[in-house]
Amino acid sequence: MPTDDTKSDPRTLTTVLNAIDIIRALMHLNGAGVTELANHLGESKSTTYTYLKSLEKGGLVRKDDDRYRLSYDMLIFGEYVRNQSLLYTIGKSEVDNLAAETGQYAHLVVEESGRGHNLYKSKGEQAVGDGYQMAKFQQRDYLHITASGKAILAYLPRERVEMIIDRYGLPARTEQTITCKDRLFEELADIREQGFSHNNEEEIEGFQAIGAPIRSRDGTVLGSLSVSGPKSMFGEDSECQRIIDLVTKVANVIEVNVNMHRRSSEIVKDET
Amino acid sequence: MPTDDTKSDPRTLTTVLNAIDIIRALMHLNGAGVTELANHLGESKSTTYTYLKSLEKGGLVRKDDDRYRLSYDMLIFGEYVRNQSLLYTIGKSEVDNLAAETGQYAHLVVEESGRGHNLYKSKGEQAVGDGYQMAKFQQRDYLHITASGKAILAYLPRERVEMIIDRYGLPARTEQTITCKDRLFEELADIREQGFSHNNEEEIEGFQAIGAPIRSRDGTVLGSLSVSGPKSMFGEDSECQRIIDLVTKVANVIEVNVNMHRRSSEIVKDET
DNA sequence: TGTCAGTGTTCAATATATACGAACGCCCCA
DNA sequence: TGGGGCGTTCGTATATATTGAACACTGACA
Repeated sequence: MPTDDTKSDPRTLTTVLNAIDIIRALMHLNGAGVTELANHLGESKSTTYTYLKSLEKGGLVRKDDDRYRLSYDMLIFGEYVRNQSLLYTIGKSEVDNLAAETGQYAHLVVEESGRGHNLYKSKGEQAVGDGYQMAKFQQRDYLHITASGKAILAYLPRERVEMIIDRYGLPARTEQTITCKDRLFEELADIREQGFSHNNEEEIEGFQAIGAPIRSRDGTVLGSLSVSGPKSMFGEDSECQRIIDLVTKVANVIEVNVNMHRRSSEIVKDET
Repeated sequence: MPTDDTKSDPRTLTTVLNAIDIIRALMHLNGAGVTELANHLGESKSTTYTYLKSLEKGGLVRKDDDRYRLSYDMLIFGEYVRNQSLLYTIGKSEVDNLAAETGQYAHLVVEESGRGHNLYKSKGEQAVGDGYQMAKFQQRDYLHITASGKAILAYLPRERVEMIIDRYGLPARTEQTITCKDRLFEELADIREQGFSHNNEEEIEGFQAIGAPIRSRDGTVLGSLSVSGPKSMFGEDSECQRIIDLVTKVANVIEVNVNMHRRSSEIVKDET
């Protein structure tokens, strides 16, 4: 396998990066045969085969009839990571309540490497669509295009925001997406003043959202909460205000509980 | 790094298996520093460091302050695998209903490499404990110790059951766990006759469960459904019978819907 | 304030693992 | 019945991983 530029540092294990490429490709292709995968990655069939067999031996990949697929061990890792997050263990039921009270989708989001990861999503009774609609909300997304993302950006140090923009740019998803850096910084200042963020069809046409940050006692942003639904939901001022109040209230409840939990853990730690 | 026996096949990529070992270790140690991890795995610090940096570059691991941890990308893979499963996408809401109606825990399980994987769990109002209690139910478990596992074993070909027993044995979790092969096969025959399985404190002291298989039209077992709770729940015959009826009914609903969906997908496929 | 024991990180030399094409057997469809 | 697709195996050419020793840094403790 030729050494390519993204893997060029002689002090990284190319074999590990290749294996990860295969894992990601298996996800994007929804499972694949050896030949298909080899062509997709531009590698030889025999090499690809060796990787698949090794990943299978390691338990990350299974061969299901005619295709290699990611195994259920991936689910174990995923659940583990989720349960490691205080925001999730403490916030889950609150997010469910929020979805129930608003009838819409509620999302709990954390930042990692400059992008927003959906830690948990809950669907209210009146939320449009089911499996299909739910899939519209990516598991991971750019921070500038969602209400939850902007709520996080607003409380990150400016230099980190700059770095994130440098890395990913400000790609547009719809006509409304904020693609101008100055515009974004203005909005982040507004968010800090108001205490909540608003997504005005910047991610999906016809969809709006309200987000609020969840911060630790030292001011660091831990994540954010959001409610999203069809723009008609946010049209009437009274209803829109109700959602804003609910989102900020619930975000605050989670924030207080997380900080309480952290404080008590610290006390236990100090005593040992 | 010395070649050890489990990795001895010259045609498997040791680097890939080593990387997977590190991923698993990071989970079991709840994140780790370089030295701690190197000691745990019996490898040199520098080697371990190279792996961690490569995994970080690949996005599977993040360095969080002072420890290396699994990244949120793992959550992406996990959610992807879950959503690939028809049993989950179709069964989720049914499992929620079942948990609501019984007030207990409901689990949706699939088999992979001879073990049961929890595809989805739902917690009813009266279910004892919360985060802690929930954690009692592993993400993956041996098939002979749970109601859902036994429901699956009952409908696997006998030779596969034999292979699974040869591979993992019949380890005991409690006094009640079935550890005798003949005893197990008797019970599997009973399950086939009754159409449901019963876990009598074989996994956790004080906990019982009822399970039922979900099968495809050709008879293959796709997974299983179960409800579990404190033994007092299953003491009264009337209540126990109610749970049996509910579990078998809901398993059947999921079964019918999954098979309907599969049939219509096949038709679409044939038409192309 | 200085020392110590711990950490993560770098490097050059050594040891060993990975990559590939060509060939095989297999199955399905024409 | 043959051809084209697939997954799989193998020998060899070549690129890769492994290691201990050394360094910089941090925080604890005296």
